[in-house]
Amino acid sequence: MVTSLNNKNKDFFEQVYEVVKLIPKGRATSYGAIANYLGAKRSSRMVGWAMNAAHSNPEIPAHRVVNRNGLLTGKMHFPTPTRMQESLESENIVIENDQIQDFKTVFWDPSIELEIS
DNA sequence: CTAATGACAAACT
DNA sequence: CAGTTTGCCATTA
Repeated sequence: MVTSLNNKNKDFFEQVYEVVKLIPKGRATSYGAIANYLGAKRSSRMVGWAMNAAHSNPEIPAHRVVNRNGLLTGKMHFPTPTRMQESLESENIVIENDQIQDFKTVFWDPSIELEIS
C-alpha cells in the first residue's frame, strides 16, 4: 500500500488459487503456465507469491505447483520440506532429488486442459 | 515515493 | 552448453 491507488489486491491471487484448485490429481503445473493462463506470462513470480499468500488457504494444493523445471523449489515453505514431495508421491508423481520425473507427463497446462473457449 | 526482495522464466554472454 | 543478467508484477521495508 503506497498510500492509495491500490484496490485490486487479491484479484490476481484468487485467479491463481482457482487454477491451482482445478489441478487434477496426479498432475502438476508450473508458475509460468498459471501466469500464462492468467495472461501474465512474465508474472510467474507473482504466482509463487500468491502461493505464499495461499498459506491461509488449506484448499490450495500448492505442492502441485512447481517451477518450469519440475523442481520443488517451494518445498521449504511447507510445514515440513518433505511434505511437498510426500504429497506429490501420494498422487503417483515420481520425484527424485526434489525434482518431478517425467514432468512433461504430469504437467498440467491450464491453458490447454481448461481450454480457453 | 524509492528501493529491495521474491515458491520464476527467458534471454544473453 | 553452462553460468550470469534482466524482465515481470506485486509486496514489504
